[in-house]
Amino acid sequence: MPELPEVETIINDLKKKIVNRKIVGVWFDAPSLIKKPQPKDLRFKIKDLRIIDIKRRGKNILTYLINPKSKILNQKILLIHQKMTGHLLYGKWSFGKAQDKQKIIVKSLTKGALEEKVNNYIHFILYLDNGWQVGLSDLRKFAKILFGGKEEIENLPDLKNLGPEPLNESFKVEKFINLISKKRGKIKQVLMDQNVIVGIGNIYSDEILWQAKIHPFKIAEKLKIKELKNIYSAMKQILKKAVKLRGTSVSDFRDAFGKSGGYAKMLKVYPHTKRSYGVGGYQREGEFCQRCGTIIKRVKIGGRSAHFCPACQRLKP
DNA sequence: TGCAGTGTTGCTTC
DNA sequence: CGAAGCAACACTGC
Repeated sequence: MPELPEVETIINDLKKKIVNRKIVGVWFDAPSLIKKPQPKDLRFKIKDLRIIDIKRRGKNILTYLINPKSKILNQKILLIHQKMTGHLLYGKWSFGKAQDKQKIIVKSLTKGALEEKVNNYIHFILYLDNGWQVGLSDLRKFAKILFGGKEEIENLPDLKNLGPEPLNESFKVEKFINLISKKRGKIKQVLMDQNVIVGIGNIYSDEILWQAKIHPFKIAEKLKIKELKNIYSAMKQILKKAVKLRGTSVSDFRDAFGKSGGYAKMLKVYPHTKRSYGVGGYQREGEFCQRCGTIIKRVKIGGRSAHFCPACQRLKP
């Protein structure tokens, strides 16, 4: 699910709600999501800590915590990676009877109106001292949760090996060219490699390459300076716009309040319409390029689907 | 009905 | 070495 714009949307929403809140309890029913510490220890380690900040690093959500009773500033980090179908929600859940196990979001925030909605995929809940909760919904249970001291978490390869942030002001075109022109892989895979540059996944790599008119199979180190510049500006433009529109909702992406993102209608090659998209067996293939009318192609690359216009994005000149 | 396909990542295999 | 395959898991459309 979430690439940079979606994660950015979630943390911005949550920041307004949970900073300065104290955690009064933790619940989970899928211990395999918790990689650190031992799942059984998480509850007592995290209880009574106060949330002081929430940040994004790549696609990772970092919640900074302190023990308000401790004299020394001993910061902790709760790291959540939502992977494919995970998303954090701010709400209130109550449990159905033991035999049906349904989880219900009691109230939608936006209108203040009561809205009950069953969510069977909440697997982790942080209980806050204002009566609200942060829940992790994750159909496929791929999400990753890590908790530990600030230094400890920051030094894990999960964070330490990450590439630069594409939207940082300091990430100039020269740096981008320097970085990408050394890589020998196919450009789509290079853009999606979090250890090269963070935040870009299957949706935005397709969109960036379409806009830049670059074939996804082109080898990164063989790209001309002009082509790299085009990719760089498409990347900045698309990611910024997607953040502004609160991400892309295909299938089930929602912001922290359960609302859809607005970038889906901007997609040029990645599947998004009812016709081209469903959870199973879907493709943009069969739709037309909005620039030239050619039929969009879908091809396999490293186990993922790449969508592109074979006329606008040529492999050979 | 079974299988291919889905926003991610990391490990194994060749 | 790098690239490809597959696994984690649940679900759906064809």
